[in-house]
Amino acid sequence: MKSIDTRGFQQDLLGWYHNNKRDLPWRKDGDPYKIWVSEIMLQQTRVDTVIPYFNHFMRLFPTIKDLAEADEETVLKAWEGLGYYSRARNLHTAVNEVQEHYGGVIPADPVSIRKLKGIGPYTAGAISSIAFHYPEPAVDGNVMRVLARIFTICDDIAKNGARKRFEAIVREIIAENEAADFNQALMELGAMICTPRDPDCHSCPVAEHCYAREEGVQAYLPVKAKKKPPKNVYLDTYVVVNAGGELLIEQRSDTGLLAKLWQFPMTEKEQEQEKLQDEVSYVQHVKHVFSHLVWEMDVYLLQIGEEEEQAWLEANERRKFVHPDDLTLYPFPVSHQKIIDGAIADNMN
DNA sequence: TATTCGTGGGC
DNA sequence: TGCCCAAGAAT
Repeated sequence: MKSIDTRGFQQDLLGWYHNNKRDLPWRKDGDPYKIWVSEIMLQQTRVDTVIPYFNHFMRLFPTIKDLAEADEETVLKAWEGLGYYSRARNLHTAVNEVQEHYGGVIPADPVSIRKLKGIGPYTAGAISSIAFHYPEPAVDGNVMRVLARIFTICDDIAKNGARKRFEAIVREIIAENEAADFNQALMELGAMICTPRDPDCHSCPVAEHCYAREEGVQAYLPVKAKKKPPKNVYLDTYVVVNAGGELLIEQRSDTGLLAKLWQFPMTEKEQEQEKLQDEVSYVQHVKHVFSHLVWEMDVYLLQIGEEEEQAWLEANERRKFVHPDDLTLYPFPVSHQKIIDGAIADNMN
């Protein structure tokens, strides 16, 4: 391990952060609840994407108590479009844990924080340091990238065990009395200056401490293995309309992909097939790309009579007919938004 | 340890 | 366009 001037590094980093930190809604006060919510939303999600969701979320659920007492479906609706929906369900579970076990007050120690649902090593460190000023590491992708360059570390940061080495480094170089700013400064630097592609070394406040810069290898760090390509899934999707003009929707499984969100009935097919013909009219093809799979959806419109309603409902306990205007009450995945738009447009005819 | 969890933006 | 990426956690 190469060594740096730790005190000089801290001063240069903290000085830059003081003058350049972004004015973000969760930085306006030190409310641990706001910091918690923001950290969950920010997992694998950009700041610009999170800001409107955070502001809306705080109007709906201003306090832990408000969030704990809300229906899970209401929380999921507030999360609609943000992705990784288990974050919303786990956060809802965790705030109820705080209500029951901690009298509604977020525990201040890192060990207790880490035990809450949906809070892993990074988020525990982030809340502990930012909200409660413990000198704990908060190692995310930014921090691994920055430190890989500062110390020319060639470990594959895509590997699961990589984080621990960086946590050990942070424990050595963290500004003990300014842990909140130090951790945020490392992340801010990674987001604004020490970016994945084309890092702006000329503007970097800690360039003189950076071995990658000195050796001219910043473009080759960090090392990160490529992930395998997504798998294709072929689906028939049915917009079923009854005699009353209502649409058939169903709630997805309590676990797995898009858990507990709503959708139009879908059936998976072995592979890409000929379009269906009788009884149904083909509407559109919708392609939706997830992290690890791709949905190829053939969407069909199906008008049914009263006698057919029961059969469609009995095929799945989690189905119901709803008026088109009421679709906005349910959390749908983004993959279904354009189907909804089309379905409502069709219903106007 | 590797895979499963979304989505939108940038080039 | 296709690919990479973003303040990760759960399994």
